[in-house]
Amino acid sequence: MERVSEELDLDAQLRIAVGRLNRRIRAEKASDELSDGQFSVLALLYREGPHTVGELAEAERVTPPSMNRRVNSLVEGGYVTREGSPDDGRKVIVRVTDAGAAFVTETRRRREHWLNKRTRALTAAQRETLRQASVIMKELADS
Amino acid sequence: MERVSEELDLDAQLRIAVGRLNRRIRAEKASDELSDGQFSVLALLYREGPHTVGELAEAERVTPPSMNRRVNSLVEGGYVTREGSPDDGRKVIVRVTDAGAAFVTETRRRREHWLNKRTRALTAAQRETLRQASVIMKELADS
DNA sequence: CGCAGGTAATTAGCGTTGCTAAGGAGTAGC
DNA sequence: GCTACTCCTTAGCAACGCTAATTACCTGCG
Repeated sequence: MERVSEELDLDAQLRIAVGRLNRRIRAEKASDELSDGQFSVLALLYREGPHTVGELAEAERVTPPSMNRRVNSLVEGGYVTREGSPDDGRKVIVRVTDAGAAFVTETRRRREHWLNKRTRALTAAQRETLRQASVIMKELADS
Repeated sequence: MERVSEELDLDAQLRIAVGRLNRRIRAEKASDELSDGQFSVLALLYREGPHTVGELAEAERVTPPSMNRRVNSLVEGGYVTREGSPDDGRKVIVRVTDAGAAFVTETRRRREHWLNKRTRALTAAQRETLRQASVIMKELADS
């Protein structure tokens, strides 16, 4: 692993690191009530307010049927509601319920997660690197 | 996004960034012949030589049955071979074939991948940040 | 008006990949 | 040589993504 950190391997390194860390985060999540994708949708709705199914699909970069399934699960769990759009009957607006909002805040509060614990053990400089990298990675993902 | 990059949110930011980038990388992969996980195993075998199924499972952090399935796919595709261990009949040694090795090098060569293109467009400082972050993220994942 | 064509959501059905549980073959120790 | 353990494999299940097809609705043009 010594000479591997050459310029040319940034690609491979980043890909592997992102893949592993992502899997590890998923494996260590605190609550089993919602999947990663479901919680992601719930958090988005909580953060940015009601959205249509199509908007959610686009935001999460999944197809409408996939998003529809996620929304179904959330509705069944009582985390969100579906309501028809007043001005366009084709559209369906998804809105967080009080229970859903509570779940988001509650989940955040009890996040003595694996990741949290680990990042706390890092140096300030390492955390800063990760923070900057997060911004760059998001830009990469959204570009 | 201004005040969001506070200490407390590193967690959430990193998690989201890793999730999104991981999905995006997977979506944009060049070759459809092998899945991400299958290629990961193939590359490991190419890089580090023959391993048993159990070793591969541990290295990739999946269960033995899951690894067994990956190996099956690779054997069917002619990328690797299965052979009994000479000294322990229970073990099965997985070894890259010439075709498998060629696929790894060929895949690397034709990697004008999405990620590669994007990272090339970054500044040197940004690449350096990502490189350092990759190391830290791997440590996090492996800890 | 009324129908043709487009858009949004949904349903149906498939493939991949992970897991747990259980089975089969081989090894090791008493 | 029998018991217990290890390693791989098979069987069956669940999650989640996708494409294709269906339903409901809107829009515009004859």
